[in-house]
Amino acid sequence: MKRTDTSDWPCTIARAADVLGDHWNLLIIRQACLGTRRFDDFQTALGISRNILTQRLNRIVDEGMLTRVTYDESRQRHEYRLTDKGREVYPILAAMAAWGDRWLTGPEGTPLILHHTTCDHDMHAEVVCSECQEPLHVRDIRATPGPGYPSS
Amino acid sequence: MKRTDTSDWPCTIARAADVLGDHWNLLIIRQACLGTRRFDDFQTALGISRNILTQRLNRIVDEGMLTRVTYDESRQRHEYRLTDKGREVYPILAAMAAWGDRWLTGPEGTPLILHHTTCDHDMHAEVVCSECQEPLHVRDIRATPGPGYPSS
DNA sequence: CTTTGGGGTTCTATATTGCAACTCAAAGTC
DNA sequence: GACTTTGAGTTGCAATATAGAACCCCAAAG
Repeated sequence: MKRTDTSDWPCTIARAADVLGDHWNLLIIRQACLGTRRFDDFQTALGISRNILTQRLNRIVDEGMLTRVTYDESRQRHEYRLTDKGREVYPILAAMAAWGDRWLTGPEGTPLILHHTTCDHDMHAEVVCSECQEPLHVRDIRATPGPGYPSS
Repeated sequence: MKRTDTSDWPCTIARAADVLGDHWNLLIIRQACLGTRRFDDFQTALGISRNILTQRLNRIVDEGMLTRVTYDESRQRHEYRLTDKGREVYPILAAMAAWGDRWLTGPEGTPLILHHTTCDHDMHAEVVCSECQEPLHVRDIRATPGPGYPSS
């Protein structure tokens, strides 16, 4: 059966999950963030099969997170570049990486160290409140319906 | 074919994606963060079919993000409660919600307003550098192999 | 003694995955 | 000029996952 479509639920997590709640989409965007731009490079870096990669890239382009830029007119060759929408997925990935480092690594430690060039420190991502800059915890959050909540 | 297993890739995003890169897992954890604890409540809140819910709950329990707590000995009834590992997924969800609010809502605005009780403000999540507290952007990050990177 | 609630399992028809092999066209190589 | 590469996909097909019902077990309530 077709996967349930949650893209129109009154919850932005559900909406985001519709597109980011996929294994490959997430990894393709991660790869794009690392600078990969071409079909074959994605394919070899991720070991994804070519038809699935085609599907996923099309989906991600449709969603506006990547754009297809032709770099060789005569041969119909194109690159996939991150859009702003795609680039802003990075913080989510960084938060996932931080969580993964904390909960999914063995005693050997992080496989990847992230370095923040602007402050010149090794770092990890932290999710904070936009107002008070304090780290976020579930129990301090209260959710209430907003303007976009369906009235029905 | 079986979904490619990325849980042992030298990349914590890939590892996290293995478990969080699923539609339902994400939504089940979101629901648990909102206080849902019982099978039927998950089922009606998410409209997920029962067998899929069973599978997913078992997986999430196996991963240690939820625990099964018996609340009625005689009838074998249990609740699903977040563990610390599960609770700490929330920041990722919050980051997704913030991204979703920015890129996936129409003119009608957010469906859900989040209120931070500790500072008493409506807020959204922000992902920052653990060292300098500045918002994160892809282009300021450089990744290098760490101690847990496979030597082979 | 039938109903209801909770928590699953089983069955079945579609859908989605993944692999491998194939295409097609331009470019490089001998 | 013929032969191989490279890039970017398609196509075919088998294995697996998904959704939705229907079914099961058991205890307490009516």
